[in-house]
Amino acid sequence: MCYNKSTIEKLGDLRLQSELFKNLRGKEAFDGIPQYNALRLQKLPVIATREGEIRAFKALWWLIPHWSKTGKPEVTAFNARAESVAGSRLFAPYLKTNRCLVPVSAFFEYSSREIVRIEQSGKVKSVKQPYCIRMKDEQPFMLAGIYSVWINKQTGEELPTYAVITTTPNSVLEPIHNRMPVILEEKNFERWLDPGFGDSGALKNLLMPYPATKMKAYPVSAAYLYDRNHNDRKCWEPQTT
DNA sequence: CCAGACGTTGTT
DNA sequence: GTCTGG
DNA sequence: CCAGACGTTGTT
DNA sequence: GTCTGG
Repeated sequence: MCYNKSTIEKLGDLRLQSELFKNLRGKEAFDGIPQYNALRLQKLPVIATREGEIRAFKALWWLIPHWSKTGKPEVTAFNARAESVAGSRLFAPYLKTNRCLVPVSAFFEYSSREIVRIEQSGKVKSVKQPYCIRMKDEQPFMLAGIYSVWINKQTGEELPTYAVITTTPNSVLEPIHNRMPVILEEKNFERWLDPGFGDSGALKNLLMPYPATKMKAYPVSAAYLYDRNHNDRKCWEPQTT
């Protein structure tokens, strides 16, 4: 989960937990989606409770702490490990009060297995085999995130940023990669979005690998995904060759 | 005390 | 131009 | 993604 | 901002 994921395709895909998202504010955060090849340091829609309301807003995929002097990514904080997040000087305050949902339809992992590509020049280059990971029913799902809001003291502007929590792989991911993002069960969305819920033990129990039985993974074209200009549904297409 | 870190993954 | 680091 | 480096010898 | 290491 360190490089790319796909946002949901359209707002209507957020059928999940209709009660919870019925009065979702900030729907304009979903303008500009889908991003099929969404990378770190892009602004992508997330959902959190702010000022007592569940709302969507765009946030930079790389957590910049509120105390940052520069507002730039100076600490590696696009992912946070579930095993250590609660005790982290950097992340713990956000886990306590600033949890968010990151709506996606797919994410990609690069297998340690290398594939060899022969360039036009005849140069031999080895690259990692990417896999597309989705739900078997192809429905969107929610990654567990924590967010920060950095405020530019000069202009007063807000810069929301976030990190995705990672955990150990389930049996679908295990052959591909040694980490995977935390995917939240629908029944836990409400608790995750409740800023008043501070029981770190109970929160930690939510940060478990998602059931492998609901997920699938298949190889996709490395040549296609590697090109950052490629941003369409073909990113999800199973590799044919 | 003060300076410096605070973090993650695996390299498009 | 292309890769690296944040 | 974007900003910044891209390097070596030899030592303040 | 808050903790750690020197």
